[in-house]
Amino acid sequence: MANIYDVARKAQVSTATVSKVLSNTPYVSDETKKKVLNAVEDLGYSPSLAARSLTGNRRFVIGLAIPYEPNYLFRDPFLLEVLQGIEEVANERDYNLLFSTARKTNSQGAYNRLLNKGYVDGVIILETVIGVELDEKLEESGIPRVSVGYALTKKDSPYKVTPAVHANDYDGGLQATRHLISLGHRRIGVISGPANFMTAMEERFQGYCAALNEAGLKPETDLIVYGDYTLESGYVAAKKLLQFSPRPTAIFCFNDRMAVGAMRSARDLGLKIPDDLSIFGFDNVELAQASDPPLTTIRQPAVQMGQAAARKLFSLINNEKDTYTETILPIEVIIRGSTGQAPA
Amino acid sequence: MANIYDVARKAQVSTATVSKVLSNTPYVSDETKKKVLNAVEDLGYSPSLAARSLTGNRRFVIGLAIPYEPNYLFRDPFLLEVLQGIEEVANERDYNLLFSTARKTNSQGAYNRLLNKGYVDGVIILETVIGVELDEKLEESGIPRVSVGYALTKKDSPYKVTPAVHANDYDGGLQATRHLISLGHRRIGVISGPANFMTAMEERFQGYCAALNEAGLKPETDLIVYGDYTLESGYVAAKKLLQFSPRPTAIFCFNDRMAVGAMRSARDLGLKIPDDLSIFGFDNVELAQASDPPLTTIRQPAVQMGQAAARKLFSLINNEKDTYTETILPIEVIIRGSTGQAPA
DNA sequence: ATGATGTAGTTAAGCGCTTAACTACTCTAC
DNA sequence: GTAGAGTAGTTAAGCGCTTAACTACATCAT
Repeated sequence: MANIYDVARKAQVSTATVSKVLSNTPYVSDETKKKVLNAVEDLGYSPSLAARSLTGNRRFVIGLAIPYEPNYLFRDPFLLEVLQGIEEVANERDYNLLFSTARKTNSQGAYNRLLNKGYVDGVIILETVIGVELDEKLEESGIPRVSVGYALTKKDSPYKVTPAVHANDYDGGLQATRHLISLGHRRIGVISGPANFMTAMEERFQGYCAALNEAGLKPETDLIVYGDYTLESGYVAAKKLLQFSPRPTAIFCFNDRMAVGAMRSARDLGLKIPDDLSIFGFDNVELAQASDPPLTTIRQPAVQMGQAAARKLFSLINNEKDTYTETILPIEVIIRGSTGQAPA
Repeated sequence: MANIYDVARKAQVSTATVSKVLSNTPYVSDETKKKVLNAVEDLGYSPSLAARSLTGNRRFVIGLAIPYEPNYLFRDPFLLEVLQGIEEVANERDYNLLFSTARKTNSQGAYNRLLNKGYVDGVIILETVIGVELDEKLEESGIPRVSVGYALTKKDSPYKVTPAVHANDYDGGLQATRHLISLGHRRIGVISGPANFMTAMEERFQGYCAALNEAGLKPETDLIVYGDYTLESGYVAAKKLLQFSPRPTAIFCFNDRMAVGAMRSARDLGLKIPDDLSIFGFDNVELAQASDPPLTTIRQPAVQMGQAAARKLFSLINNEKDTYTETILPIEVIIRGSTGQAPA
């Protein structure tokens, strides 16, 4: 591998000049620039990341903290679209993405690398419970970070609020529930994700409650059940909901995978969708259009969320002013065939 | 951040000794070892990756070359499970994963980083067309690499064969087609992935042909159409297939997403599955169980493939003998509701 | 003519580690 | 008693870059 000395020799300049050309520092003549660039081209030179990191203050790597159990993550199409958005922006800026999944068996190793200054220039946290702890540590180390999800820092923490990017989950919950109510539904079950810190779930739930209130309805605890985002858990949760009598006439699931599970549950019980039961999802993943009937759902702009998070992180890294610490992206209601008029 | 000098000072030894302790080099007394380890603990020291890479010969990073168009990749659940397997093994060994998606607009930048010696210790190539070129470059640079898929190196190339890991696609094609034939199907359409170098597609197709031959049937070019792995493309491709008369009574799709698309196509034409038309998928992603009727498919051991690829790469990196350059993992036929007796 | 300013380039230190080469001591074996 | 081997530790060079500090001109207002 050619190094900077080879380039300098070939271009008949000093290594400092090469470095300057490559980093677009001013005060280099066009002629010299050309010489250097030619030498770079000829030698197929590309600077060593290691040396660069060692010297400078940039590492050209941003860390991805994925606290999800790997089983969830790697099967959740929504998260993947977020990743795609992040990747696009990082790629544009010649940054690399470092994966880190915190697994229970090895939560230190993987995360410590993110926390180790000199390893990454910033971190994007894919929201969840474990995130809080990581977030505080990042705050301590002064490593810029952005959370895709809600500001994680604990209430009453002395730290500033985490910069965050998320969809308008409250509005999603609100619109979805309003839609169901407008169709005449009065008993609307909810299948939420895990109950703990997941604020997205809370927000959706708040939206749900608000819509009920508008209609003079009250949330009933019996109608709120929990899954773990998987299709199977949706199946089980719906089974539970559909036992109650009077049966709910609609189920609002806080992600599409659980919604599809719920549809199967309904089918097993001989219920027709949407005639006997309406199902509303959340996320609008590919699964949603593929199901039968296609799923009514809330679209989160996943790719854009990833992009926004990455951009925000870069502006933090570059110390640009980032007035908004919280970016909220609009959702979109997508009505398909899984919701319909409430049965009489 | 504490560095190795801080640790050395605190432990009252030289930095060389610290380094030796940390890399488990022999000839360090237990007492010294303890002193060093304590100092490391106290200071929360963890070595700088950059410095390590610069000096030593290990980078603790393996590159992931993902030549897929990001739209495909980030929505392909199968590939993601492979990633999960890779991640597990890498994590065990304290390695980091570096993402690189070669996008058309920027195929150099991202890939050059993988090719740049001193950047990664090895590369896992997620099979596809563009892979061939990359593969040869890696061969030239002497960077160990493993392909998840088929040996990519061009025929007649002077290079050795690429170490590869893949499922037994031939057997998958064979078993699937045999199953359909045993149900009485004689006109069996195929929706394949893109036609070019994708050897997995070729292998599946060969298996398909072999099964036809066994039954005294011949592949008909009319019955072979191509999609691009997406649901939509499966929809379009099936529409094309179902125009022919006599209509095929079964369609074998080379991935599940296209199979689900095909199912929707059939539904739109008023065909009942499996009564009027049988659909066979490939991969067994979550979508397959979620569809209605659930999809008969071939399971590829995706996670295990990822693990196997990562292990193989590590054994190459460590110069362990790796007798098998090709690892073939068994597939499994999963019969669900989308296939049935051929109509009379 | 003089100093201030702007432009173009160089020199050399240093980032934090690893490792070859070295010192120094203690055993062992003959 | 001494060469040789084994053990425990140190010294210092060097990996490939960036950047502060510097030199050397050219330009220009005073």
